[in-house]
Amino acid sequence: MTHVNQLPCDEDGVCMRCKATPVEDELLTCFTCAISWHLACLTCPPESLASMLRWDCPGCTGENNDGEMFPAVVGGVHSGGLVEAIKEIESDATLSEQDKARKRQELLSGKPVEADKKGKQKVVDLDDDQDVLEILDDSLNCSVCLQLFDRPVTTPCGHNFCLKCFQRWCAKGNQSCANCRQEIPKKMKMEPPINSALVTVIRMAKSSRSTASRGPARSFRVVHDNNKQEKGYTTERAKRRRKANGASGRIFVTVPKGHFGPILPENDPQRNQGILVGEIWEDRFECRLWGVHFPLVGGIAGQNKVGAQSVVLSGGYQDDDHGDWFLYSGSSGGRNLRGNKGTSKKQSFHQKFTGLNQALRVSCIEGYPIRVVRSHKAKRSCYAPDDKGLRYDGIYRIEMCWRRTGAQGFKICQYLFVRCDNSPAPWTSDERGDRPRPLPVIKELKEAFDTTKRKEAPSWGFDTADGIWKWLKPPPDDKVKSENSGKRKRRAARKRGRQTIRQRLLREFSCLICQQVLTMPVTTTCGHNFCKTCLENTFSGKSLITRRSAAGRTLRSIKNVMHCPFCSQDIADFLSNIQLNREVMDLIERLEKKTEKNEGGSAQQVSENEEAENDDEVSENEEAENDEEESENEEGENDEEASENEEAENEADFSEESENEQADDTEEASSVNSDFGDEN
DNA sequence: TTGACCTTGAGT
DNA sequence: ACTCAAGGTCAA
Repeated sequence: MTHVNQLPCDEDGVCMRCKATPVEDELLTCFTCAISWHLACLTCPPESLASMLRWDCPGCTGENNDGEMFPAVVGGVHSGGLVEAIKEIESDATLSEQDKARKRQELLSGKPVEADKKGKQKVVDLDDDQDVLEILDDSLNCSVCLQLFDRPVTTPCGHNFCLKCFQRWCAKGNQSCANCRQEIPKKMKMEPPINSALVTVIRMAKSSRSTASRGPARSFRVVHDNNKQEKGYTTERAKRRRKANGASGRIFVTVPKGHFGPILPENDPQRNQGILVGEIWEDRFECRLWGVHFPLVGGIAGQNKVGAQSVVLSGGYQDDDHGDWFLYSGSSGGRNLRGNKGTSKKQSFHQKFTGLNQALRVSCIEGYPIRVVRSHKAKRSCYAPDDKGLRYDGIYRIEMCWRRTGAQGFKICQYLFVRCDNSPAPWTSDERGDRPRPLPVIKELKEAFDTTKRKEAPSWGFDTADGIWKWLKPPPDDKVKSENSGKRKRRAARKRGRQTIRQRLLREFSCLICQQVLTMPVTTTCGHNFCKTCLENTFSGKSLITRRSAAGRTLRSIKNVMHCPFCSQDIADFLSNIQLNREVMDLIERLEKKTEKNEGGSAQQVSENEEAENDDEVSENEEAENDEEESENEEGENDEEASENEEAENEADFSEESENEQADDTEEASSVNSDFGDEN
């Protein structure tokens, strides 16, 4: 096996292996030496959250033992006996956690930790954090495997398990909770939702472990939709609607939506191979899972000001496909999805270079690489996959684009795609990838207008010296977000840095309705946490069932759909028998008790006030004095949350037309918790 | 093979 | 808040 030496990030945060600058979410910090590593570039990334907690880098574990040490990163930690020294500190039973932390700091910084006021405060905070971590260690263990929760799921009876433990338990044919033997609903068994609040809390805990000795808060890779399951899935509702579309599950690769070009091994921590030409996926859901083409329906992925990242050839339009090059038609004016006979499959508008069509034009002008996927549906093309599914065919570049009048008399935008990938195309027996080729002769060009050609050198091109296609100019910024999002992120990071772990943890345990720390927490079957009373109030006066009668006869009652205030899933069954999540409740209690205890002491009075959970106003005011920007941000955040909440509440509104389902078990539905008013 | 019938997510 | 989208499935 060829040994590829693993490398951490340098002082500027640039990964020395892939030369990318990972965002903080993609970094993993070594427990021993506190050096940051690009998660995606690790050959053996930690497998579980629990193992991440105490992750030691290859340098500290001796994995990189080929004698070649890293260049002087963070003072050449790995080159001396520093690692040994740190380990010695860790194993010294006579030292308190506080002393250990101070000694670690001294070792790493090479100078004694200052004993001034500020320094003291820091050490005290550190101690505080350690206590919090001990609480977490006690409270966040799965009762099956006794380890820290890995992808925690919460049963309706309020017990928490690792996803895998839960699934294994169910796979054994168990119908009831491993803790209390209460029956687990079928849906929960089929689609156990991850309790993302718990996930975040655990992630914070593990990040605080490694940052306890180095100051600024760092978090690990946050997959924003990590509360979805690994496999793509379709919501129950969508299934009822003939799998109209549905959700797609989490994304396996670590590329953002705005990522241009091939998906490389470092972006594929699951398999460490990247997306290979010729890979086939069952459907668009799966194609999205692997980050190749994000939209579930649209054929073009892109943004009008940034460019287009990928396209799907699906036979929806009449394309001229020659494998290594093809003509692609722009979007808009195509069929509409409402199933209207008149509009389906017929173009009804002139296409313009706006929206996604403009995105393609930007990619043409800039010479960006575009990922191309062919669907089996493109039956007119002999290059489409024979059987089923969608196939990744590699990187293409748009050499030129134009408009012309299409067959139906409407103007269409057209694009000439030419392949420029380092791997051979699936249909060729060539052993090597593409070489620059002359532009094909296109007869459509005779009637073309608004023709656009690239004037400057392309961003993605062929390097004759290396004999490969590569970025000749730096790729566009990956972050397809508003311009001030970076600013926002930095502000948020600064703010996070000022909060103690306990404060941040408690914040994560906030009710999605009242935004306060959960009191009497309950976790819905969709994995969202609320105060029991908040949830009950939301549905007060709403009846769980509707009694029906016709012509004086009483008919079967209908069970009403009760939407989760956060995600609008039906939680009627859960509401009929709400159970507390006692583990979370205990944890919150312990964290809060600690607050009281600390506030009793004099040294931390001020900082504790600042952190008082239920008292955002106080902290906001304080911040307003010091940092106007910050408080502005705070307000903005709150606004957002508030509006989200409002939205959610609207969804939970029960109108006449709200979906009704036949009650499978009217008896059960009738034995409604009396908290929910009368049944009309 | 085709039409009807839908959800969700992303861009603006 | 609104619109759009090169999808998926069942029934005919």
